[in-house]
Amino acid sequence: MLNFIILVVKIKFEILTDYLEKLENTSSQTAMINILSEIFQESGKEEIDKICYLILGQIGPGYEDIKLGMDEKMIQAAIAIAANIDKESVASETNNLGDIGIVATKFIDISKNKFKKFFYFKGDLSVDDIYKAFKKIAKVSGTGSYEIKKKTLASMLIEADDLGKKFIARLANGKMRLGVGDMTILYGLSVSVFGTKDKKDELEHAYNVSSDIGYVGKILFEKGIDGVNNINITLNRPIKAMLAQRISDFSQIKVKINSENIAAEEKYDGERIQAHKEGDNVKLFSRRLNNVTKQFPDVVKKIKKHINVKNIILDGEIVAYNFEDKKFYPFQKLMQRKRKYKIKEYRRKIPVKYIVFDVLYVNNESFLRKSYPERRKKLENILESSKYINLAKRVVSSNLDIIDGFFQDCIDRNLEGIVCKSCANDSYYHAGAREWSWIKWKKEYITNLTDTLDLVIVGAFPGRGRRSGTYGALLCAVYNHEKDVFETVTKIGTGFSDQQLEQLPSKLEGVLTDKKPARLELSKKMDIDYYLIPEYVIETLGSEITKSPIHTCNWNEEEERGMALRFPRFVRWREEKAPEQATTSEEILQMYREQ
DNA sequence: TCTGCCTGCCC
DNA sequence: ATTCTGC
DNA sequence: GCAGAATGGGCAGGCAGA
Repeated sequence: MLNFIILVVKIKFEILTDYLEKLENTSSQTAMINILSEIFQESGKEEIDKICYLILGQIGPGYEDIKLGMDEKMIQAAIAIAANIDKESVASETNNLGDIGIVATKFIDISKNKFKKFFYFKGDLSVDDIYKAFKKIAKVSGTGSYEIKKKTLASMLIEADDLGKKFIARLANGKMRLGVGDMTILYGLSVSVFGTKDKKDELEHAYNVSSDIGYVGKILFEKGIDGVNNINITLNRPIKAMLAQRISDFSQIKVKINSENIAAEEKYDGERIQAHKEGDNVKLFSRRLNNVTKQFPDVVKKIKKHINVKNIILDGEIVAYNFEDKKFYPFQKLMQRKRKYKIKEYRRKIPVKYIVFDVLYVNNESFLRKSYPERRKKLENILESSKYINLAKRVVSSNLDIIDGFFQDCIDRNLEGIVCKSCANDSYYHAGAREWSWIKWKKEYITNLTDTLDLVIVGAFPGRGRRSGTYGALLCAVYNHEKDVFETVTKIGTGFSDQQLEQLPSKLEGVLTDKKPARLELSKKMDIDYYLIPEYVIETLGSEITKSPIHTCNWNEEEERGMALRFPRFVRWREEKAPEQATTSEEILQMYREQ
């Protein structure tokens, strides 16, 4: 018998980072795909999976319960020990440069280094070394783990060259900022093996049902496209959820949706849950595919009881529900069930319903490529509606007035809105896709149903990435007429055009101040980078008012809660308004009571 | 043992 | 979650 | 229009340090 020594050539980390640098400096999608294709060819089947994860700033498939437990603050601490300087300098430079990777390269100078490496690498730093070190960071927990994570990262940062430092720090941050997402990777895989983008759809299907891009890459390299096409929906492995598109104007529904008949389902403000039942074994997965079974023993029980099919995959929403008043509880209440401890107690305190709206798999048969009406019909046959588990309520019509009536009714009953679904023959369940066969329509999209708020800018936060050098978000306040003070109600970081963002620093320069303005009421928990004298007013939009532990608007001492805006966004400047003409705390209180 | 900061994950 | 932008 | 990258409120839990 011969003994073969199998030499696995491990790719040097340097080679990967050269490619990453090229990707970062490329904006054309086609050019990026070609670069990715080169990387994949070089990596070969041994390391293709790791390379896919790393390019996306991940260290494994999303559904695996692997968390680094490390973010910007800890990365800064690691840079500080690797560079032998204080954390505060690293933090302030992160704010100035807006990129933790560049900060790492700038500060860490190996010749001046005094930090004794904690972790040694043999020979040239390889992709595998980096991958394993990050896995190690993810794995360690308990007392002293903070130190180990920090030192492991610091060791990597010291070992790598400048480019390496940049991407290691960004990897720890989970944001590579290359302009490459999972779809671009799929195109790259297709080009690397076939020379064309043609096989992307097949790869995407495999990805959407396996939820593991590294696995798809590996199968493609090992077994070819036939192997990829054999990847199918499997019980107990979560598949990517289908998402709904949005529109800005109700009449667009008819234009965008490709069917005469429209099914309008109630849209619930809860948690998207995919349920897998295999005999007596039930598993629940969140929208990001985390296993959340333990949080909802009540739902597991009801699924077992009311679904008389052996093997099945369902899609739906868990909502907190007050069975006495027959009303939905707010989302914030449901979130308290996102827990590891005191599950029994909270199961009583916060009862929930599982509202099912789709079926993806029944007894070894995939339902993904059956039409929505067919799937719904199957669901109606299978599910015996009961108190704790039911079908999503809906109307089906080709008449927009009827759909609108249903929507109004939903709004009156305090639901978020509706989801309109195509009833066409090809209205498949397109896992992972945000498609025009599902369209959401929420109350807040209707301008005259939602009040805009005029808020005073009282603070600012430095931007990251593409927002380097300008502000990333502004702290906004309402005016309390009675006390003549400004109370914070939200930060705003979206809705600005690039041009508006670019102009922010010069626009706000005149109101920058070192001290907290006297009339600003600030919570201890709010850490402001730049104080601004209350002067500028902006028009903003949000979906609702929530109770807030960090904002001081209508602060209640006993509850230790103020009020805040959910889903806030910038609309426009209100130059003509004085800060005292801004929306008042009183008005916010009124809005809170009315919703 | 308690508190506050940080992180991950829901929306 | 929402929003903007280059391709 | 897609795909990617900015950003929000707020919940529980993990860990360090007082």
